[in-house]
Amino acid sequence: MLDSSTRDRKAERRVATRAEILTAAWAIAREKGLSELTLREVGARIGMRGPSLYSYFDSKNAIYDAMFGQAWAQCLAGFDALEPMPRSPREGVKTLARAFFNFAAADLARHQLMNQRTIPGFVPSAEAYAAAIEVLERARVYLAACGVRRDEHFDLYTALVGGLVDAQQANDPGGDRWSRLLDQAMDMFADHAGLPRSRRSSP
Amino acid sequence: MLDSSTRDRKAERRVATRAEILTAAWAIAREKGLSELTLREVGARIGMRGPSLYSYFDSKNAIYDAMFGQAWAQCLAGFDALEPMPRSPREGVKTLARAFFNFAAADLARHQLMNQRTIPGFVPSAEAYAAAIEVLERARVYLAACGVRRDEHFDLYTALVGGLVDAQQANDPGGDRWSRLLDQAMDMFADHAGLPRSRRSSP
DNA sequence: GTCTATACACCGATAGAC
DNA sequence: GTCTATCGGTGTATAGAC
Repeated sequence: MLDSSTRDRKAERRVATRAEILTAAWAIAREKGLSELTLREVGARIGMRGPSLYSYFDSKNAIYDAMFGQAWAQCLAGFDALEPMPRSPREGVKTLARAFFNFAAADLARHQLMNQRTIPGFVPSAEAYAAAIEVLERARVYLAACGVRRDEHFDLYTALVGGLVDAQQANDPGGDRWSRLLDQAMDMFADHAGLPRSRRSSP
Repeated sequence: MLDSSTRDRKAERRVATRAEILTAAWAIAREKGLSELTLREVGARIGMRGPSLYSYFDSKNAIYDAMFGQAWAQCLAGFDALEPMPRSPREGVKTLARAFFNFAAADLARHQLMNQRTIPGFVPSAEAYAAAIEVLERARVYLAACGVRRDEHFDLYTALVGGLVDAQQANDPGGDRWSRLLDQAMDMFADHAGLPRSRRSSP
């Protein structure tokens, strides 16, 4: 039918424009910083005026919200790239930590949006937050398969990995002062959680 | 001499007004959030117009900078309250970590200004940063006295404590989900750093 | 439906009167 | 030293052109 065909093309164009807006927003965030994003500049990059963006997003925070959801969806996709069964429990906690660390380091603006509360009025919506919760649940399951089953140990793990990421980003951006401590930190954690020691580890 | 006496009174009044401005700024930061601070509101609280503040500070970021220096000076003062010699190395790392954690938790706006890069254009000046560096050096000396002497272990310590603070603040503000893990985390670290085990610890 | 033009209220910052 | 006036910037909102 013609009607539905026309409506489809319109809907397709709408989602395409929304994606175009988000792509431009990510580019600005990466170039100038997450908080330097302005509606006028986003519009300028896609050939629009700033207020025109209100046809596609309810507010500037709604754009942040969509970016937040995209970021956690990308993080979730990273899980599918992980080998489902690590060689050993200790390798598993290291693999997961390295994956998180590299994902965060690959895009600092993205990490800032995902893991820090740096945008003044922005609070992620329940829909966008669902992706974040799913990532955490996947991580919990993965670590449980590695033998990390206590909730306290899981919380300690997330704080430890997050602390290393934040320290690296805040105190040595672009360097590796804390990045190179990641394996050592994971061995420390694995020992604490009672995971079996690998053969080549020193006592 | 009259001249010098007059100049002293002026200087005293000037530093008093600067202190008044900073007190009002801290109050706003704690009430509404660090980034909600505006020159107009700071001025209103001390009976001035916004632009008048430029007689005392070069810019809004200069106010943030003075606050940054005050915060780290307060942190440095906290060191003097610490007992100079802990009962044991393991107690030492726990005492220092708890002191840092409580100091951060006592004023979230202050912690945000000190340890996160959340104000868009703000970069601390060298003078203000000196207090932060001195705190870190004091912590390094304190931990060295506890037997933590490797730079890698010190970096791991700061990342671990910072990660617990940030996780607590971001994911469970006002609660204790990560706060109550602090002792356990310090035992984990002490084991890793090779500090002697206390008698009551489990194997 | 899409987009522009315009306007509002607020911000930091500056200039100049008093 | 403090004020008022003003500038260019922002997010946001709405009216109206196409």
